[in-house]
Formats: sequence, structure tokens, C-alpha cells
Amino acid sequence: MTLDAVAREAGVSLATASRALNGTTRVRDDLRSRVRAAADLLGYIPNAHAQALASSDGNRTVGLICHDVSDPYFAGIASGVMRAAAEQDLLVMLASTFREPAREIAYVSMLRAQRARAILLIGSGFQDRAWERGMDAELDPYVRAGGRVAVVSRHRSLRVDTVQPENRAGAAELAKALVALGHREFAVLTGPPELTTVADRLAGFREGLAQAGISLDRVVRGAFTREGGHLAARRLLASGGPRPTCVFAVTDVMAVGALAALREAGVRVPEDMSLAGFDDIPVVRELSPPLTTVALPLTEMGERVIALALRTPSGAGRSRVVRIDGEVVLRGSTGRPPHGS
Amino acid sequence: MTLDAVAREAGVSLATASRALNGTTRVRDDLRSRVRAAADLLGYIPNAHAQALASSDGNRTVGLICHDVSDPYFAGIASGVMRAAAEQDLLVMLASTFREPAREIAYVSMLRAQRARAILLIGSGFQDRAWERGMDAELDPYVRAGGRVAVVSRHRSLRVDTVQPENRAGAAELAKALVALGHREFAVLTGPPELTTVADRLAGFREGLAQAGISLDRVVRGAFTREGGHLAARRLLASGGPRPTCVFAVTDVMAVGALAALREAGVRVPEDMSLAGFDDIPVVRELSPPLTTVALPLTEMGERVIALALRTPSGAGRSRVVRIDGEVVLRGSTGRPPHGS
DNA sequence: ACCTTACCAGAAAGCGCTTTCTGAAAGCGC
DNA sequence: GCGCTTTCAGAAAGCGCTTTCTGGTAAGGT
Repeated sequence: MTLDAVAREAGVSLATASRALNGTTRVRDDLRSRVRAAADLLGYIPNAHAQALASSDGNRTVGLICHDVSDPYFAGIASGVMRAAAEQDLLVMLASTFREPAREIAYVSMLRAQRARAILLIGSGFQDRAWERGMDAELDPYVRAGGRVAVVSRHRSLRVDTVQPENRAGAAELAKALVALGHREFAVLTGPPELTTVADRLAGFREGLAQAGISLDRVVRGAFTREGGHLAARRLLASGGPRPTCVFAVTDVMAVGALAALREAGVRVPEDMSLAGFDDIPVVRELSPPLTTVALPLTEMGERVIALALRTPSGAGRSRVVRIDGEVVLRGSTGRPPHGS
Repeated sequence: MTLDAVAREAGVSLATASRALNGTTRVRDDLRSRVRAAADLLGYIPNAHAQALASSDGNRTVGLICHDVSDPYFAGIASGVMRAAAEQDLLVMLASTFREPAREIAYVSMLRAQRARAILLIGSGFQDRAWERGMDAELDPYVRAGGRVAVVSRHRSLRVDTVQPENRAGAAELAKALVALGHREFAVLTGPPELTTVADRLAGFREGLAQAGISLDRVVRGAFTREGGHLAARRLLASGGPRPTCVFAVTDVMAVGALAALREAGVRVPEDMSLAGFDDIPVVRELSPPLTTVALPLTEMGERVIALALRTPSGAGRSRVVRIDGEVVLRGSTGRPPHGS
């Protein structure tokens, strides 16, 4: 069904039919209702491609690039994006990179081809020369051509609007809270260091400890997944030397894996060892003990990032930053350190 | 940057430039590389809308409609869909209905307008007259026009391809396994009865019990969320009468809430009461005790449903069904019933 | 040397819309 | 009643591509 057919059915011109349905200009009421009736009768569905091609203001879609929708952190943010998009009748094109930088760049290119109104990058931020160059090469012309880009996470080089969780400050706060509980011996379970998020949280935690004159000498690296956390915790326990009294996993997802590993090794949490994470994904509240973490308002972050992207670009070309504070939430997984230690 | 500009830069015609980049017909090698070079130089990005409009075979997008991405059940399936889509260079347009039937219909309409190659409905299946009529009215012309539709869940009226978890059989199996543990007094925490999934699981559980000559007389209804499960469990405990020794929540998400409610009420699981769910979303393994449930291969279901949709429509117009078996997984949340009971 | 194939580049016709431009009809003041 | 503005419908020009169709050139057959 084309608009042409509708116009013919209604006995008006193509132009009138278009105007009647889109309501942009005044059309006589009787003609408008005749067109509407004809469209209903014929089951007319406009062709969004033709519309996008013909009209000046692009189409009603935004692109959302994340690592993996089944990761609760992204799912939380994505949910916020979707809700905001739904309110504005926007369709979201979702792309999962599965953590491959090359795929991320390819997706930006695809979204550019789709003339997405905005491109949102969630939890991106590889610290990788090739990725940065490629990403810049894609994003720069896009922005220059009026495309909007917004990112959740810090970006070293890209001059785009960002929603930035205060990873550094949050981790520092957490460290101080843990020190206040009496801990002195810490270990951190960290992720791929090329992600800015990881680097910031680790640095922040170090800072927080440093303020109490404590140095961090146990850092175990693992993949950014539950299994990564599990493995990292096992490696921590296996490595000799005095056991830390408190472990910080840089993401809740890793902390979940770590908790399982500790339990399997017979380490009681928090009696023998305290454990904390970061993000406050929904599941951590269900663990026993529930996890101490730094809470981030994930849904709100999603809403913020899409709002940021959709706002008209700032005149001076300065990139805007929305800072999101994390809140330390002490739960059952942390307690005072064991006496003997 | 338009193709026209690229063609001019390369000193060839528009048609040649198009053919050179898409590689559909033979083009002399030197011309092809000249076009490629020109496209690179100018940073040419094709306009997907123009392509879709001009070419016969639509565009490279599929639509995915689900209730909420932040629900782990959908996230698991969506992850499978995304992975399969990525392999075929398809972009996924995701729409969250937040459980509003009207929104679901509106999204189908939007996806039709976008000329999505396929429309996937996950966990849909309202049993609601108005919804069915509206959905049919959208889907029918779409399919007739060559659009593909596939659904996860059973559909009463819609003649579309479906991926169907064996909800009924799975719940029946679960019931038998629980009876085998010694339980005789059951309660079910159920969701909105207009969802076929709920109806099937409840019916299946009843059947399984019936085979052991046990009747189910405690059914508490709640929302299809963690909070719904929490509230339903609280209501169950509050209602007088003898307590059941075993509770089945029709989804794991509800079971998670129920477990929290039981714990808050001082009911030990499984010593005082056993608890089981359905779906095997990742989180249930992390609970203590880990949840007994009926495992569904969520990622695989996602891959199946998109594969189903993308296959050419079956000649006879018969709708295909892929049945997915659930597997009962007994974990720590279920045990023998308490003695005194 | 001539005619037939084969191959491939270019011209041009759309795809289904939006939007400007043009013009007819109607309303207004004098 | 005449020329003015105002209102609104229709004609037509694209938007940026793909894809026929046409035609020119080189290769192959006799």
C-alpha cells in the first residue's frame, strides 16, 4: 500500500494525502477525514525509508551499542534508554559488540548508514590506539554532519557528550568505608585494564586506601564476567602469603563469581573475608550475604545518556559531562576483619 | 557524501560506482579499485534508506519485541538473537512493551513501517480479545506481504512460526520430581493468567500432581516480577491454614522474590519449605540455597527464533513449531518435607 | 574481413515519500 | 465591484540509491 493508492482512494492528490496524515500544514477537515478513512480501509503503513529519504529530519531511530545485553549492568542502562525512547516514539537499534573493538566500530558505521538520530555507546572506552583512531574516524564525520553521540563512561580522546559514573570517587569512598570497618589487608579483583572503568575504579580504590596510609599490593586480573571473578578469586586464594581480610571486585558481576569461589573454598563471608563490588546490579541484593557495593542508578543513567544525545549539540562544540555519583551501600558481605588476622 | 560524489571523484558513472561497491555484477578491476579508493577518500557511507527504497530485498534489520530487557529471561533470549543477528550483519531494532498490549501492537506497526525483515515476539501471548484482534490485523498483512514473524511462546490464534518451551511438560516433570521427594502439600505462585506461559505452567504442574493423586488447592497470584513473587509469598504465609511443604513459582524471577520473602519470615529453605522455579535464569544459581528449577536454554531459544523467522516461509503456509524441552534441575532449594508436617 | 557473442559502462527510470512552488478560490476593504 | 491578501489543493521536483535497458567495444568464429 502506497500513499498514492490512499490518495486515489480518497480522491485527493498525493500531496494532500501526505499532509493530511502528517498534519504538518492545514488541510480542510473533510478531506483529512476522507484520507484517514481511506488509509484505514487500505491498511496503509507508511514506508519509513521513503519518509526518511524525502524528509529533512532523518528518521525516528537511535542506535545503542553495548557489550552484551545479558549483562545486568547494560540491561539496566538499556532499560532506561528504552523507556525514554518509547516516550518519544523512537525505535532503538541495539548492537552487541561482545567486547570486540572492531565490531563496535563496524556497528557505528552501520548505524551511520541507517541515519540513526543518535548513537549511544554504553560502557565503551577501550584504551587502544587502533580502536581510538577507528572510532574517531567514524564518529567525527557523523557528529560534523549533525549526528549526536553520547557515551556512558569516560573517553580519553573522543570529544563527545558523556555520562560519567564517578568511578574513582566511588571506589575511594568504598575503600574508606572498608578501612573504617577495620580492614588493613586488601586485594582487588580487576578486569581488563584497557577499559577506563576498570582503571578508574582501581585507581580510586588505591587513593582511598592511600589516604589511610594503606598500600594495595594484591591485584588479580580476570575477565569482566562472572567466570572471570570466580577464577580471579580462586587465583587469589591459591597464591600464597597472608590472606587479605577484604576483597574488592571492580564490578558486581565479578563479585558474584568471587563470592561463589570463596564459598566453594570454605571461606566464610564476611566472617573470614569481606567482599565488595561496584554497580549494584539487582542480583547482588539476593545473594547471601547480600553484597556491599557502590550503587549506580542504572536506569537513570540510561535516561540521561539518551537525553544528552537528543539535546541539540552545544553551540561551542564543547562536550558536556553528566556526572553520576555512586553511593556506597554496606550490606552483609562486609564486616569487621577476623581477629586473628 | 553521496554515491554520486564518489562516482564523480572516481570518474565513473553512478551506476558503475554502485556496482563496484556492492559487487553484484562484474566490474572491471581497475574501475572497482578506483571507486573503492574514492569512497575511502571521501568517507562515503551509503544511505541505508535509499538502498532499502531502491532495492528489492528490503533492509538488513529485524525487529525484536519483548516486555523488558532488564528481565533476565528476555535478556538471555535477546542475547541469542543478537549473536545470530551479528553473524548475518543484521541490525536488531529492540522494542520494550513494558507489558502493555497496546504498546506491543504499536511497535509491530512501527517495525512494519521500518520494513524490518522479520519481527520477533518474545514471551508475548496475551489472552485478550482486543489484543488478539489488533495483533492479527497487524501481522496478517505483514506476513501476506512477505514479512516473517516468529514468536517465543504459544499463540492461540496467530498463525505464525513459534518456538515453544514445553511449559506444560516441564512443569509436570517438576511436580513429579517434587512429589518424589516426599511432598504432598503444594502451593503455586502464579502470574497474570492471560499469559499463555503462566496458564501452561500452572496446568502442567496440576497435571503432574494429579498423576500422583494430589490436588493443588493453594494458588496465589502475583505480578510477573520479583516484587510480585515477594508479595505472593507473603500473602501465602499470611493466609491461614496448614502451610504447604513446597512452593512452585511459575518463573524464576518470581521465585527470587519468594525466596527473599520466606527468608524474611524466618522460613528456612528447604528445611521448613521447599521452593522451585522455572526458566533457570543465571541468577538462581547464585542464591543460597540455589534454586531448583526447570532449565530452558535461553540463548539457544533466541538463536532458534531468529533462524525460524529468517528461513523462507513454508510453502503451504503452515506455521512451524520448534519445541524446546525444559530440564528439571534439582538444587538446594528443594529437599524432603519437614517431619512434623 | 564480416558477423555474432560476450562483457561491461552509462543513461535513465523508478522506489515512496516530503516539500516547495504554483495557482485557484474565497474573503476583505474601499 | 475591483484589487488585495489569505487559505489550501495539486503539480512536480527531488531525496540517494538500485536495476533494467541500451549501446559500444573487444573477442571469437567462419
